[in-house]
Amino acid sequence: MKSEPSVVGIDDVLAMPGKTVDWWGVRNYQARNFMRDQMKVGDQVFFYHSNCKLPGIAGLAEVAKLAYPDRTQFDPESPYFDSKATPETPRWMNVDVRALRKTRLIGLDELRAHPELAHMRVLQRGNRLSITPVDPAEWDFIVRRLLK
DNA sequence: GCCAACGTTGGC
DNA sequence: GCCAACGTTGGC
Repeated sequence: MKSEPSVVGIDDVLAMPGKTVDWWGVRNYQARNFMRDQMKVGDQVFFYHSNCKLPGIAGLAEVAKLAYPDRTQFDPESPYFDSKATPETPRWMNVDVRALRKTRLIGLDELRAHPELAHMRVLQRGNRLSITPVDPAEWDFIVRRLLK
């Protein structure tokens, strides 16, 4: 799951109550559907820093709550306000994410350097999704080989 | 700040 | 339902 550290970084989440944040602001249907349809409490998550000087994996996290309506879609003051969304018919959903720990930063260049990760969705050319599934083999490789 | 890649919008 | 125009993402 990508987040811009200038908005919410891994350190910010670790400092939040319960080390947990609602993953507000996703406005892409595919990314929303991953949260709404596939993510379960306890699912493991790479916390990825994007749109920053050193993009890459910055922490480990887990899903703390099943998807529910994103609060920012109802807030006229928010840039994420959606005039077509109502509490009865919400359009955008998010899960809660609990940060587990900070990791060393595994940069994009490092991730790309490993053939074992060549098919990672987040590394594919032109990928713009802020949330992508991670193959269990890819997860294991990163946690066991790169984080030891 | 550039721009490739891709998503969304809206006229037809 | 097509698709041109436009908007957004995000690495560089």
